[in-house]
Amino acid sequence: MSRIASILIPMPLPEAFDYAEPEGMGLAAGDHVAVPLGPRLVRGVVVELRAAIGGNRPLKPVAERLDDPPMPPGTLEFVQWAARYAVDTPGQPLAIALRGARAPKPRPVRVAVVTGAAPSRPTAARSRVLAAAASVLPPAELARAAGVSSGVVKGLLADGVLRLEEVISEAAFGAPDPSLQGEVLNASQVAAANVLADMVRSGGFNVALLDGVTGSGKTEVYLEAAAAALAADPDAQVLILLPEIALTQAVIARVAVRFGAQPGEWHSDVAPPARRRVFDAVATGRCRIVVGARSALFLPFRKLALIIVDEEHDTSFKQEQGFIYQGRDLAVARGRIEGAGVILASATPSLETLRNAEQGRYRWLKLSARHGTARLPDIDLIDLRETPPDVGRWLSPPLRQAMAETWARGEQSLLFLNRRGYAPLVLCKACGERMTAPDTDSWLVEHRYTGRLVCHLTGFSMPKPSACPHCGAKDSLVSIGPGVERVEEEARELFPDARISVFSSDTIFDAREARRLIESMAAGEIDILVATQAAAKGHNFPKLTLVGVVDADLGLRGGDLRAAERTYQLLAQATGRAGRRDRPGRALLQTYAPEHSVMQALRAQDRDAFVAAEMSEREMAGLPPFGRLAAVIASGPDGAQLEVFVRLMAEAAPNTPGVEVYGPADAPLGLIRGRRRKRFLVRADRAVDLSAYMAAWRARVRPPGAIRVVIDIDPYSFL
DNA sequence: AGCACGCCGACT
DNA sequence: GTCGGCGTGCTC
Repeated sequence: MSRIASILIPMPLPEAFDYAEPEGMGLAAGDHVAVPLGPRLVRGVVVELRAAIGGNRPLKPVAERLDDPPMPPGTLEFVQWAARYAVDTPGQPLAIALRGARAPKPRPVRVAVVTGAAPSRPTAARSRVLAAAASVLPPAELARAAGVSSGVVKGLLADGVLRLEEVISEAAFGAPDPSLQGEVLNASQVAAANVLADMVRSGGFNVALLDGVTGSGKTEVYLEAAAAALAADPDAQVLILLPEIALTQAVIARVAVRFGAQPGEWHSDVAPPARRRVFDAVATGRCRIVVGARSALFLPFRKLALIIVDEEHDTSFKQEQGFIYQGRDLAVARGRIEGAGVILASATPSLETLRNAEQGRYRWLKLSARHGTARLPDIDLIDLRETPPDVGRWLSPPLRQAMAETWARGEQSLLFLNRRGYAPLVLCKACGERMTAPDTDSWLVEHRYTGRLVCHLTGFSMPKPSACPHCGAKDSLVSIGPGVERVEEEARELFPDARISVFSSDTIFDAREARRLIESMAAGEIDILVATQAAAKGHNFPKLTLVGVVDADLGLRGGDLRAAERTYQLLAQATGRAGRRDRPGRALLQTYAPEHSVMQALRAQDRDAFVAAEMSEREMAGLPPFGRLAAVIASGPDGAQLEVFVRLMAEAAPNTPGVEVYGPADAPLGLIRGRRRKRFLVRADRAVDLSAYMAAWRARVRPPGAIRVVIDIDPYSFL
């Protein structure tokens, strides 16, 4: 009986396509195959096989079965679940899941191996080479290791003492040893670690919130849970998700020490051959620990036992482009599918997670004390209405004085400003024109290091013009507002002898450079660090005793759903950098709204009060975590055509109890790259299947070719 | 995502 | 008169 193979293809196709299974191919769900699609062959994955019954239209046959390790059932189910959840085609998440399979295999390298033959003419140099050849190396490296010229190695090769062999370097994903001694834990850590270890050992899907102030040692605790998972089952795999690539190195190092084995590293900066190695090793089960960014969730784990989401509140877990998803939420979904434990760790958990913990859906483990002798910093508010900085300056007298005292004591200051560049806005004082990118509504940001005006949204940049492009006035362009570069400039004027550095994504391009700067800061080689949020998390600077937040109100403006929450989290993380060892730390927040609940909660270090206030506001409005949100963004080059379409779309919105549709409205950024943008916002009660609602709505309309409709479940950006 | 089909400007 | 621009539509 011939069979039909249903094949999922990593492209934005609406569904799996059916192909005929050639006689004797013996396909199974999860197999990687090549299938004809239109004029070419494409990769796909078998999702289902069923008996062919007569009367079907003729199907093209599967061309070939590829020898990649099959996609495990849990991974396949997760891919399909994620597509349904995000109201997108399954090909979209599948493309992410196949990123490793499509990467080229590492090239084989030639290495010199000892044949066992005796050298015809033994010399001192030759015996040094033979000693060094115990570790198998390429010829050039072998010569370097032995401290001889390459001629000596060449001679031994010619002599038949050494032989060249091609090997594919296997990554050293050795078996992790969970019995190695972990770090010494305090009582609070031990208690949490024991509960988590029990949870993991008992198996099955469970979620726990590991809730501890900055510096309370969450990493050590979750590594013990990982140890329990690895020890309980020799095939068990553990995934550690981090919000940012810059944080992976530190965690990888700690995993390597704790388990005596290198974990797999997975994020967009990993080179394709290395990525392929991790992918294959995860699929075969050889790699048992992965440290990575959100896309690591789509790796083909065979036996995933534990997922750890570190800094779970971090909004970087939300992917905003392409396949739109919230990594933390998908981590919980994958845990459910795999029957795995999930640990969400944070000092400032998201309201969604706190609500789940309060309701008893998640276990709630609190780490109270700061590790060692460190104490939380004292936090003071600087009321900028009372003690403003000088005109055109951004550091107020109290902050400047605190910086001077800190420097005099030989300690470090961190000035925190979540704004890249020199000035966020450039305008013409003659005509009032604001500089923007072509066909885009967002302001151009001035960067003095490069002398350019940059659009942070589209990537457009241009040299800063000497005359206003609008009215032609000469030397009329003025820089409005501060960015990190401008604060650095001010700090240099105030402290010309201090060692000052800037940490932002414009000054630090890769993980290596970031690590260098972090190490240099940790070693006390920097007096004043001016940083965006890139430096606000996860690092430990023993000599840092003063954190100055230049504009604590920044996140509160613009007023989206999570503005207050995000500001609280960011500032709590930033101020948590101060005084992590034996020195008391101090944090100063410059604000025009010291009476705001966020500022008051920060000053009093009263997270519970802030959370309670924010929760009750959200509950009254039916907003997350008490309700669900989805956004629709429709965009197109022709404003009138877009207007017609969104009106049609509004009429097509299904009428469902517990769902409210707001819009269409002009998006705050109404024009990007020449495309006009309109938004809908959908609010639904928690019990509503919002993904199903959005899918039904989308199915009722057919956008004309030039118009694109993007659905964003649980939106974080409201632009 | 590719890739082809299909209607409007500068070239041998 | 064509070569080719990328808008639009299809792929089991």
